Amino acid sequence: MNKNQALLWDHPRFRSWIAVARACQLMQTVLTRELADLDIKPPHLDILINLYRFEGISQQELARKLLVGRSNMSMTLPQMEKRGLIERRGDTKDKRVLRLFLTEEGRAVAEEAMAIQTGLIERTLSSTPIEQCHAMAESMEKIILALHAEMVDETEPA
Amino acid sequence: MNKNQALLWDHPRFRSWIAVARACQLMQTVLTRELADLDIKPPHLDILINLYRFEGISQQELARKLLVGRSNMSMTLPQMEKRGLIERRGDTKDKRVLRLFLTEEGRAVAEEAMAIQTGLIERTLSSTPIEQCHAMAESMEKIILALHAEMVDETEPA
DNA sequence: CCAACAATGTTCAATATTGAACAATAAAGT
DNA sequence: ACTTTATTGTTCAATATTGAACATTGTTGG
Repeated sequence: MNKNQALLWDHPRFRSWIAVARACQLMQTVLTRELADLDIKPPHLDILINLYRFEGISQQELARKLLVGRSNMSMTLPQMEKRGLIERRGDTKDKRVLRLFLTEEGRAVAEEAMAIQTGLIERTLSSTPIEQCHAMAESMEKIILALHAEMVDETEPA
Repeated sequence: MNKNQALLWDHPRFRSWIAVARACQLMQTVLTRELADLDIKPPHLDILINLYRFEGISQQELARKLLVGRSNMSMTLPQMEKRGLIERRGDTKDKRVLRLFLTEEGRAVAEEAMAIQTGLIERTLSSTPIEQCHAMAESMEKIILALHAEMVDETEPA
């Protein structure tokens, strides 16, 4: 059954993607360590970045942006609220939705954490020329579109 | 405090990496769905692939390759053994290590799962030319090296 | 207006992942 | 030989993540 094995490792796109996945996983690991000083983890940073950028976003929208379930937000956000990083205010028009905001401290932590992440990325991508970075990003955008197409395929195969 | 925000989103490498991370996360999500038919998840596939390629590997080595803790393997592998996908045999020379092998069924499941993953990757990367894939992989390898350097930096700052 | 449906957030049980402490075995230093 | 140190795997408690079931609120169609 070496036929299959040969088929697998010969696929250049497969090998390429494995490298991408590996780099992502490593980046996550290292980022986790560097964020430990601020006592937050990558998921928290993702939330902080989104609240920094999209003030007053709802839990639902945030979950969609982060590609996680609503229940995840229901578990995580109250913790961050208790830690004084964020604030949740009920929408006046729609009593179902909770709108999310950074506190003063949350904004400060967000800025420190973003500086750490940016620094890490700058350091580790420094050997990759800017044009290559742009080409990569362009490819990734196409891949993201293709994956979204896959997702609706799965949901509605009719 | 928009200065920091501008600094952040102006960094082209930062934006590029965000796209990479997002694509990876989406790929993981879609792969999880497609593997559901075989009743396995991406972590199991990673294990199967490595046992397929490196027969008789130890738990320690496997954990290192997968970038997870040893305890993770101690929790996951017995499950897969009970499901009849893998087998663990004690090393005769060194009584501490357990060597890992695929069973017949494990090999079959591995091949099906790899076919699914390869298909997904082929489909979603089809719009990216082979040369660009190779260039990407090359960049990722450099990034992986840089990240390994970061990790030892953290561990031994002396 | 009212009934059916949709959207938002919460809860809960199941599963995953991690790091620290531990037991058994091996290797090294004396 | 023997004490110390390192390596391998396990256990356990803490934390994260998910999907399904649910309650509340909003929207739509009669």
